[in-house]
Amino acid sequence: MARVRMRDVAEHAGVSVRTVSNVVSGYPHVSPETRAKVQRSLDELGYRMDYLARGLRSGRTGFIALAVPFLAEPYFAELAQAVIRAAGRRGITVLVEATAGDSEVERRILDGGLTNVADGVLLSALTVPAADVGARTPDFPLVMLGEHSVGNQFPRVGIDNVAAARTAVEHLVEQGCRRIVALGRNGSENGRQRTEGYQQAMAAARVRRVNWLVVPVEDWTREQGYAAVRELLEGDGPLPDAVFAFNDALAVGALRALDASGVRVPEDVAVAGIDDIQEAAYTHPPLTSVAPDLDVIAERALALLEEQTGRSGAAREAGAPVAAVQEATPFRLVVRESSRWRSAGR
Amino acid sequence: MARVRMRDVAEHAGVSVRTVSNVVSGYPHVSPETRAKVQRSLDELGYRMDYLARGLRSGRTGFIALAVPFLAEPYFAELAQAVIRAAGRRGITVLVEATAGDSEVERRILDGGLTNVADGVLLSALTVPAADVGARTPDFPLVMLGEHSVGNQFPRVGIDNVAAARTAVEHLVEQGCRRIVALGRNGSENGRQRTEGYQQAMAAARVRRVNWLVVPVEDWTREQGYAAVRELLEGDGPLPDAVFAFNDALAVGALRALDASGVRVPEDVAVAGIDDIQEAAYTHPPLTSVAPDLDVIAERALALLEEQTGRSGAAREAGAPVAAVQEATPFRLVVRESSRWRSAGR
DNA sequence: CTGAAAGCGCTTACAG
DNA sequence: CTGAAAGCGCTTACAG
Repeated sequence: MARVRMRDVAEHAGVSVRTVSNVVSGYPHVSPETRAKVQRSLDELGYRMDYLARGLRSGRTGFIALAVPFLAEPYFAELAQAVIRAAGRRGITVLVEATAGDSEVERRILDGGLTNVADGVLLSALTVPAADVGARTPDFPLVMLGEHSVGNQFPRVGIDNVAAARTAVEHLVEQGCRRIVALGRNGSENGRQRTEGYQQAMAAARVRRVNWLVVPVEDWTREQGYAAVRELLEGDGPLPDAVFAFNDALAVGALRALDASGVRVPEDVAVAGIDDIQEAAYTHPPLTSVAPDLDVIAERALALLEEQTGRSGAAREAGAPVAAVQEATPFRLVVRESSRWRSAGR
Repeated sequence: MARVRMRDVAEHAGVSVRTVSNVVSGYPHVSPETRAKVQRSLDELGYRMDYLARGLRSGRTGFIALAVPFLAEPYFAELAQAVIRAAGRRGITVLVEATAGDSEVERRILDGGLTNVADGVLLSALTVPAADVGARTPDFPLVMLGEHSVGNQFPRVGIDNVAAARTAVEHLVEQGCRRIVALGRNGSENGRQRTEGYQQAMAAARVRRVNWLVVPVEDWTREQGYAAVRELLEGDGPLPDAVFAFNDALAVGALRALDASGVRVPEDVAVAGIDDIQEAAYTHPPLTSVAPDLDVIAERALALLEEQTGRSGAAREAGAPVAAVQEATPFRLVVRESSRWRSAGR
């Protein structure tokens, strides 16, 4: 049984392919009788659109590409799920690419590597340095997601990292913690911003400098969170009052390291993270975290993409630059047991 | 700057598009000089293949589709990551779809909904009942992944669920556990198979029937694992010796419920799961689990897909059915602290 | 409101 | 080893 094309449907219904196309695409100006007749043939023959052909001809494929560093990292998996869900509501299919945080791959994407196959690109970049991108402006719809801003020439949606970090640290300070370890500083923009938020909160609380502790970490994974905290505990300094991890994966690793060393959480050391991944509600003890609203991020990102798609090529070539909106989405602090310092056990 | 087509490259290099196509696609019979000349033009003009056009013409798109129920479930996220990695090695791009475990969506995929956009489909089905599919054979390359077999007419790759469950339970029995709760039975094929493995191990160990406990659960999530174990603990029966969860998400929920009720793991109750998700090494205590080799699953699935793609349409229409290989991939038991029953605390 | 026809950017027999 | 040309299945001005 060969594939059913529009031409077959047209013959079957006794109309031209133009009319079939009109019916399929929902073009309004088709007489009701014709529409019904065509629809019957469509159903009877089991017509299925060839999206490739449509994409080739119309220039729109109905796909968007989503590139994240690692799909197996809970935060990115949950983000991808949110994007797929939001895209589904708009009849858009998502093509997922895993960049492995490789700046070469990320640059290739910024250079338009996914362009002809996707109407737009959502990139959650991890590493590509702003300098590499220079003043280049993409000639295709692109929205950066959260993690990394790569300068400000691209539209971007995500939480305000400085504010999110500040919120977490303010909470720990309110619990009475002073000696607070910031876990996760690395070379990334995001790392800088979360460090900045930590510093703002510490300064605002007038915490003495000797209690400011920034522990660098290469990747924000459970493994490295574990390793960094193990090392910290092996040192001869006093225990910190709290660990503020730059994401929940690090916090999970930190919890495991504290547990393995017999340090009690939250009685001895409080812990808080960022992301509020699903796992956070099931750690021991349950983890306090700053929760971004992934559905809002996904919705806004798709809306910004559509705005760009809407602009005619002419308008863009005429030099009207896309306003590189930097959109901050809402977040909230989810307080769980891991941060109830000294209130639980004493 | 308009898009660079093969035609532009051909003009620039002074050859026909045929020759450009030959060079781009790596066709071997091109003279070295011509190849070099074309390559120079390719680089100079910054040519990028239009995959849509190629797909339309050649019938092969270079995409495969991967459909999983929920991308945010760790197991599926890790599986997707493995598939993307394996596909990347073959120059194949993966289109990820989330079915939400909706049998309607799964059936649509089995009916070929993703066909014209992907050269092959990898489906990790959750719910679609075998009866719905009937004796139908897909007219496109399809491989089922792990979870659900939907009869045996489709090739399938994944671990032997019966054996995996039996292995986990045998391990718990070896620790001295007798009263072992099987957590997760539901209507799925997978659920039946893991129940079967549990029963085989219990029977082989001659555990008295009164100690066989099967707790049904709708979805294999942390939430439902937590709820089911809370309920179990509120009953007036004696504590079980162990909980064998049908996947790690359930086990994570179980651990949290036991912890919340003050039951010690592994001293009072041992726990084991299946999947060995990354989270398993970071639970409290670290979780014993059966680890499938996701890289092997991904590799084998892609190989089976390629085998099917290789068959000419003619051969398939001639009625030579694709052998519906049921391929069992290796797994191993990863023993961690959660199953060291009574050895730790006494 | 509908038809006939061009063309999106490729690949691939068919010649030579 | 390379060229000229047809055609994959659609959409969309252009007519009428």
